[in-house]
Amino acid sequence: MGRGKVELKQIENKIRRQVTFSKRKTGLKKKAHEISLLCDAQLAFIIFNTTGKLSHFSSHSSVENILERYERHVNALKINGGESGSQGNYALECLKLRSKVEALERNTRYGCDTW
Amino acid sequence: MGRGKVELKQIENKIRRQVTFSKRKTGLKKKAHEISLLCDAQLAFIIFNTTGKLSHFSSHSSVENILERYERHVNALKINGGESGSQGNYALECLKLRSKVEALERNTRYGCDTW
DNA sequence: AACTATTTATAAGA
DNA sequence: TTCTTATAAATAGTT
Repeated sequence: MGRGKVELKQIENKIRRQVTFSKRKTGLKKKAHEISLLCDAQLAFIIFNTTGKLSHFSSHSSVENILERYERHVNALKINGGESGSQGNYALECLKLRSKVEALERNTRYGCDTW
Repeated sequence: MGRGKVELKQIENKIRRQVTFSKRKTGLKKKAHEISLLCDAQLAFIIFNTTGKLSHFSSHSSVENILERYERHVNALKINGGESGSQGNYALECLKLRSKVEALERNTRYGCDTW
């Protein structure tokens, strides 16, 4: 939409790319908000720009809550064999992961931001 | 857009709500794809409809990878603040631990989308 | 699933 | 960056 038709390829000019990113991110956020409201949907949206800067948006609860719901969903599908609750599996995986992290522990640092 | 202006409130009629959801979800996916391509952005989008059905979309790598990248960001922030994680929530802890492991191991794969 | 009348989003330009 | 405006695009209501 706009003065010209857009070609679907990376915008070379850095300034233009950033401006477009900013505008479209705003549009995306608006659309996300609308669909969640109009259609009673729950959503989370995470986006990293070309420099790694993070923006995120979620409808009702926090992004974390929705990601958690997502993880539960995916996990349930994987288990989907009539096994006991996913809690037990998470607990088990947590044990394994904790030891793994302990073994790998190291410093990691990233930038930050919120929409 | 369309024959009439939309009021930002839940669409009462179930059929209309579902149709609108379907149309807008498609539009959202398209927009998400475009911004990722045009602006070299990496994104993940998760949405549950009114009945709890999950749809998700991600640009480059899998949704999981992007969520992990997200968690890394958030973890970095929390570590800076000295706050400890949530208690007794295995699903969330797993997500965080996985991202931590991911961050430590440095791993990348491609291909995704389950809309 | 298609079709349009309209509303929206937005690419350029200022 | 913020506003404006010409146009492209999305989509609500309809068939």
